[in-house]
Amino acid sequence: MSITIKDVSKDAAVSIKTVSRVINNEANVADTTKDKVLASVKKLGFKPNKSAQSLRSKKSYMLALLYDNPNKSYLADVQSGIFNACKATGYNLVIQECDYKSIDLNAEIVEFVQDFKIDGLIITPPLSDMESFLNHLDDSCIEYSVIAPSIMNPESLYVSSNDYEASYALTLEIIKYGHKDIGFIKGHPKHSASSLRFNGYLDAIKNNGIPINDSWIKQGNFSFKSGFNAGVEILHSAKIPTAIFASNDSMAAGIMKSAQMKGMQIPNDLSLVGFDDSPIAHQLWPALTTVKQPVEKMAGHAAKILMAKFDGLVEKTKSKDFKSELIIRESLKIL
Amino acid sequence: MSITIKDVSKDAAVSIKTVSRVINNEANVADTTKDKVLASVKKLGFKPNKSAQSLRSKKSYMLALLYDNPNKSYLADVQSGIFNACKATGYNLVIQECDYKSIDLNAEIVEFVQDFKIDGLIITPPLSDMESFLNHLDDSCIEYSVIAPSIMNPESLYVSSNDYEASYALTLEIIKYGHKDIGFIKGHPKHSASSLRFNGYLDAIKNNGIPINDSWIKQGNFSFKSGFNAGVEILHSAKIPTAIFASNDSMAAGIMKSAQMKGMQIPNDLSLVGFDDSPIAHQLWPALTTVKQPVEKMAGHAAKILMAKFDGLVEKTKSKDFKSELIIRESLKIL
DNA sequence: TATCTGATTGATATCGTTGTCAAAGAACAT
DNA sequence: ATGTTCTTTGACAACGATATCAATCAGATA
Repeated sequence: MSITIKDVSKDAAVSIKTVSRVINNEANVADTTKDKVLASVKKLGFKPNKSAQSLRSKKSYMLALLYDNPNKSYLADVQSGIFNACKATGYNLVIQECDYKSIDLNAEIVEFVQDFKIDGLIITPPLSDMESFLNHLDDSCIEYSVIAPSIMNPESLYVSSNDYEASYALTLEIIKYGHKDIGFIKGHPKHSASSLRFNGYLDAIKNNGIPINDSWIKQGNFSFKSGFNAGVEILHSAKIPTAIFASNDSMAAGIMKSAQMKGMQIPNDLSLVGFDDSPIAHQLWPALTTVKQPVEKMAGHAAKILMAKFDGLVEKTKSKDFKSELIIRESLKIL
Repeated sequence: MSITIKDVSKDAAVSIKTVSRVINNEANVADTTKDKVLASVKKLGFKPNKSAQSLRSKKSYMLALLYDNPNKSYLADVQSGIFNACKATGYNLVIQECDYKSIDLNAEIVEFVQDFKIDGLIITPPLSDMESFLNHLDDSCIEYSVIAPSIMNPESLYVSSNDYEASYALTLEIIKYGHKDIGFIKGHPKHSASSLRFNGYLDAIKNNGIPINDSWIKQGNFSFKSGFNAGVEILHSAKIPTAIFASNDSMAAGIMKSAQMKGMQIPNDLSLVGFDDSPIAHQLWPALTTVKQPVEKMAGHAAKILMAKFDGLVEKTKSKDFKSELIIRESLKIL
């Protein structure tokens, strides 16, 4: 019914092993033989049977995306980026949700990888920041590629963005707009992006001789709710800032809601900026000034370097740092 | 290295075929034998090799989710529902984005299914509404399960929700709040949910003797932008309604933004309701009155009935209609 | 007792690839 | 001519499951 390597070998008048060599691009096949085989492959429309390949070669041609991040928009972008990269190479993508707080995380993931014979993992924050977890993967000889790791080990595969620089630049922009009283909502404590963004803010503030007001700096966790709560706290304090920098757009949206519920007008009574350029950033009124990260591209690259490693091509496509882009919208006002 | 069926057969002192029978729950295995085998399976921690199973049995143990719907939140919910259902049975989920407008859609999908030996498809709107596409799948002997189909063929596998009734009920609620001038933004013309929701609105209006004003009824496509544009149009007309019912929350958010940009206050100057209970519905101020659909559960059930069919269990888990729930929030005001 | 029937079991072929290893052929040095 | 080395090729085993079909074993029937 389906065309097999045997049919091709018959058509090309060579052995099945030679066909196998050709489709796997192995060395030491005469050019004339190779051409003959490729012609037959094309003529018959042969496509290797994945199950047979993976049974024999112990490779599954499957990548898994590991995540513990309920931000749907981020996840969808990551997924879409990986998906497109996989399409080109014939790999499949499996999604695996997991709990970074689980005590058995290490064992669970190793079991998952072994059960499904996953070829490699793509790891997103906050898992990407858990050094002991990554070490355990190394020990278990599991291949992986990390998105936004806290430690950029040149030996390992990763993609990152310039969170610190972008945050510094955005803070500078706020200052340029005339603000001196600038609050900050930190992100999830386990995400390395959180501290990078916070440090970018801190340094920009300090370098411009602005004193730091601790009561305007709140801990959030990237969720809308945490932003909302932080907003309520800050806006009920004796003196409120003229601008607030939230570590992501969801939290900025939360602050905006808390301000509007208090009858405050954004940006007249309070300027607001976010980070990530999530869909909500431009769906709000006023729309959020924010930083756009090429999340989809980053994720695609993470998948590419991982697959390249399987084929021993690491040298060609290496880990890479991606640049973010400042997006100025209405939520930030000149004071 | 890994435990195989052979190891189990040795340990249990039976043939490999008997082990195979036990793990596949085949009939005609003596209870004592079965227990013996199961004990060995447990003791050795045996897990069947998927590649070998699929090579021999021609099944891939993979479902594919077909979608052409850029609404990330909906997609994430669907995915998560299917994912959980798959987890329980050991199936894998593959995501396949496609273009419902593509001329070659039929051929592309059949090829995809055959290439990857996908066992079955889960089909979301608007693909679920394309009768010719579904017929083509039938002709090609491809198994599938449909989420929210326009035609509920009792022969086929599907899950649906009570869009019409929920829309009728929501419209009734608006009327109960004292509104008579009620605009409506239609959804994507190719989604059957669009006409169901529209008809629910229309019938509720008619049954309450309220005249219909065509200039308050606009065509949208479920996107934020289409809602925004519709809002701009309606709110610039000579007479504006006191309430607008948008067929989903994204469009309602678009309308809200257009109103706020005009300096209008929601709900004082305009009441607004949406549909779906997307995250944005409660992240806005005022939060949207809307209808919550159990999307995740629906998707999970779609996966379950599909997998059940492979095992010849269709009778037990049938197609099902899910109920939605009205969620009253601040965006709807008593007139 | 002999035969039949249905349930239970196992030996072996098979799925479609890749891996092993040896053989054949080409090229070159002795 | 012979040996050596390297390239190219193919026969056959192997991966780990399921499928086929015949053998065995009870219990029932004649």
